[in-house]
Amino acid sequence: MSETSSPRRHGRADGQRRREQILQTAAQLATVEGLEGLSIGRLAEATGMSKSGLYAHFGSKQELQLATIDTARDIFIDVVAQPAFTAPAGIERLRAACLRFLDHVDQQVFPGGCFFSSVAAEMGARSGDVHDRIAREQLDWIALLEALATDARHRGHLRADTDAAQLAFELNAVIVAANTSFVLHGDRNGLERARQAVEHRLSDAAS
Amino acid sequence: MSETSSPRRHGRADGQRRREQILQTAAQLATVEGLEGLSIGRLAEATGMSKSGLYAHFGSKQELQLATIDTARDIFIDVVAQPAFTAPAGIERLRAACLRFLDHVDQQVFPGGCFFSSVAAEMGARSGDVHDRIAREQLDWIALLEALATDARHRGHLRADTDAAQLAFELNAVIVAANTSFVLHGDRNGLERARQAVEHRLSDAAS
DNA sequence: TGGGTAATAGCACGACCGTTCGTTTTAGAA
DNA sequence: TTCTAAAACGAACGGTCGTGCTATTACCCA
Repeated sequence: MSETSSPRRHGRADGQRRREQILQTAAQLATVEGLEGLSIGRLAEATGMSKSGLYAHFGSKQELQLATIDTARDIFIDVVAQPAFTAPAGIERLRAACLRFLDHVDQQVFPGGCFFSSVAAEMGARSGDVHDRIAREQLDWIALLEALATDARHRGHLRADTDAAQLAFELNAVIVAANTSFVLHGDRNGLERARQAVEHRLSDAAS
Repeated sequence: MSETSSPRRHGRADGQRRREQILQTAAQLATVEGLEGLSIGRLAEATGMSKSGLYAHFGSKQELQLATIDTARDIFIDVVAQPAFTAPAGIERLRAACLRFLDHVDQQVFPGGCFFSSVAAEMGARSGDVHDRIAREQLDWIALLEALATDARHRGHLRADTDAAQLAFELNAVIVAANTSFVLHGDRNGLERARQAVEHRLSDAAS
């Protein structure tokens, strides 16, 4: 809602800008404090606003959480998914998706590593709209990997008997494990192991 | 400290029992609420105690968190690591470690899945004693898998050029991914995919 | 130039947080 | 039976949580 249907909106220096700026900060903070641990007060302090002024942008903490997830999704698409599509269709695009993921961890696009890995672990055993949204995003990401794998198979880059869903599961497993290792221990060994594993798994499935 | 060095016991019906009972509940709850989200009040309610009565067992929240980690570690060793050692040394023991891990997720030994996966994601981007303890436990687990892989290689069950550390990384990756998937979506597909991946990866490395 | 209104701030609320303290209960030692 | 000390409790603390309500600012448009 609140879509910019009319060309000129809101009163003064466009509060939508402010809102997006808040959400950018929220997405960063959530990977460290968690979506639940991220408090209005701390977020207000981080953005230099008052609690109530910030709160008025959302109306409830849950709406803030959901909007933060949307923002994190946009960032993820920008720095991981979209760039992968600059690679040639087929196995190279599948590989690019994995490598871009590892890069976005390496470059610390989020201070606490992959937003969705972090938040999925936090919300996994809970219930409600936030959990459901996270679960759906995670399914979408796996589905993207699987679609890329299927495409690669159709193009003859992978063996015809390749199980695309299984391959997607395993590729996601190693890159997420690298994320966890990087965040927890601060060294890049896991990232290199993941690159190795991706390469090995892809060449294993190649015809 | 407070080791039972002298024969004389504590005051009355041994409060150590109570303490362990509290910690069992804490370990369960922490996989759902998180180690930070787990509050003294909620834990007191779950154990049927008063806040202050429970608090007296630990003295600070951090000590409670560290004690909870110790308890979770004991449980993990009991239901995953130790049982794996009933399998014959070598590749079968390595496989057993992975399968026992998947079983303990499947049987919901903890309501929120693997304790350490859950807590590692939460504390990964933080600092302090709790983070350090979690990081060390995670390294110990990977080291165990690597030691089992090395042993399997020495016994000729795996090819001589097998990279044990890389194999341990990849095996851990798929079983942890299965845990995440099971907790987040509640279905067993990921567990089956992980069993498949473990089998495939082991036979791939077998001579 | 003077409303109209979106954006923000100030303030206060009830609830819960971790923590402390003094008191009561209770089991075993004397 | 009395004494002692561990174990648990109840109440309260300062602080922060999410959340409202009211006022004030600052821009856009007429």
